[in-house]
Amino acid sequence: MARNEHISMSVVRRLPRYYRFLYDLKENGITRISSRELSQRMGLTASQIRQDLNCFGGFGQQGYGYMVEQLYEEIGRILGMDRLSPAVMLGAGNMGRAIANHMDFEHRGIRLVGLFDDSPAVTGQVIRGMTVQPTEELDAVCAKEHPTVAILCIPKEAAPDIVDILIRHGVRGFWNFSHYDINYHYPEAVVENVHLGDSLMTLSYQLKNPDRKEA
Amino acid sequence: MARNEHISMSVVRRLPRYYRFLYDLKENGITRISSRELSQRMGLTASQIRQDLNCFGGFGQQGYGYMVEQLYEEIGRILGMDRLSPAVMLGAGNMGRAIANHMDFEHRGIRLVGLFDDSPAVTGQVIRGMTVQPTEELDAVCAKEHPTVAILCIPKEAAPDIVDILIRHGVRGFWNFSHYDINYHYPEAVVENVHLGDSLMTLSYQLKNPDRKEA
DNA sequence: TAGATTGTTAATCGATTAACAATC
DNA sequence: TAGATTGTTAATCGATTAACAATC
Repeated sequence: MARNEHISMSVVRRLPRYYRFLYDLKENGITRISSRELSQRMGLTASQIRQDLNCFGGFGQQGYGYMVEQLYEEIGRILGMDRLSPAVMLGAGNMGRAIANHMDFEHRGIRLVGLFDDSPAVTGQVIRGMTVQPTEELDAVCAKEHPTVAILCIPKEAAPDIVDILIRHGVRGFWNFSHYDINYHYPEAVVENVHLGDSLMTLSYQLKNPDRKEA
Repeated sequence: MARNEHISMSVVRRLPRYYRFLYDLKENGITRISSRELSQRMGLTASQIRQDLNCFGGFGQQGYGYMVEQLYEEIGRILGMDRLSPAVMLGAGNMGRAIANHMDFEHRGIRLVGLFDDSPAVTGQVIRGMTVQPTEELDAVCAKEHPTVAILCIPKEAAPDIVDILIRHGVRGFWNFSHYDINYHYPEAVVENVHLGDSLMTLSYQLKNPDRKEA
């Protein structure tokens, strides 16, 4: 029931949040909800919620609201949580290991098929039942598993060569914790940059430049 | 030379990226740059760069461009990188440990003054020269160090109690890796939420819903 | 000076909010 | 039916881009 040709990224970035709130509602035994009630819980306007959902079709019922379970399932499908994309992780240092251990990949649309690292101190370690392999094995694993996603937890300097290999193996999506600008070099790639340092600096800014809102 | 009363978050969120690009330019011995040249490197419009920078004052020189080093310093000052905010980290599990090890806090405006965890398996561990303390010690450390920032790497369930303690001790900024909605309960708090799962789902969406841009 | 590039105003574009008719 | 709430169109708001006069 796709209504709009193009969904704006503003809308897309709100979907995972809807998905989380709906999950919680579901867990709390709430079976239906109005856009107004949901808007209050989420700190949005009811209008925005209705606009957002209507990008994908009419999931609600006039005079009644939305069925929580059904809406949760719909949004999951829209986000593609029902089909897992095979992914390789490059770099199993502090950050890579934390991500690999911490992230609930299977419920985020991802299936990890390989962990790689250059350092002999790290290769051979077992993380979540997977052995970290030396990066030389990347080619072979890609040829076998055909990953479409790569998770980059490597330093900026190591990224260009690795990304080049991955692109040639058909990887199209990058979850990028490195500071290498993938899209500059490969405009066709789909990239989600995670710049934790930027986020922390933004917090610092807000703290040190108090908005005189109530002036 | 603050021009605008209110700087929009759209602008603020671009500042750390400018800061990074300017740092790299500086490192590469480039001393001056025009908005056009910078726009090409960053994938923005020159117009936007000039608009952004002019929120804070005229840092450029007509007919000439911007001095890289000077602009870098200015943006650093705007972001508050020159004054470190004392911060405590709650939760030193996988994610907390990775963040603590990985993040260059001193260059992000933050000074870590304490690491806390509930689990006896974790307390006593030394991370970056700091010993992880049991959470019971939080009160004492807050009273002594007066942190203004907290980094939350704890599960959602543990967050309400911890946040309450922190708020009472005067913590105003939260770098929040948990899924607890701090602003809902404390609208006055400054919060940067890091929802890694949301980011990964957004990547998944983009991968599975290819934009027929060139249709 | 002439050429270049900023600072800044005006125009456009896109996202959010408001309003209300449709309808359950 | 009457009341409630959606789906959707219109109005508003804010952010980005374009244009150009100021000026180095």
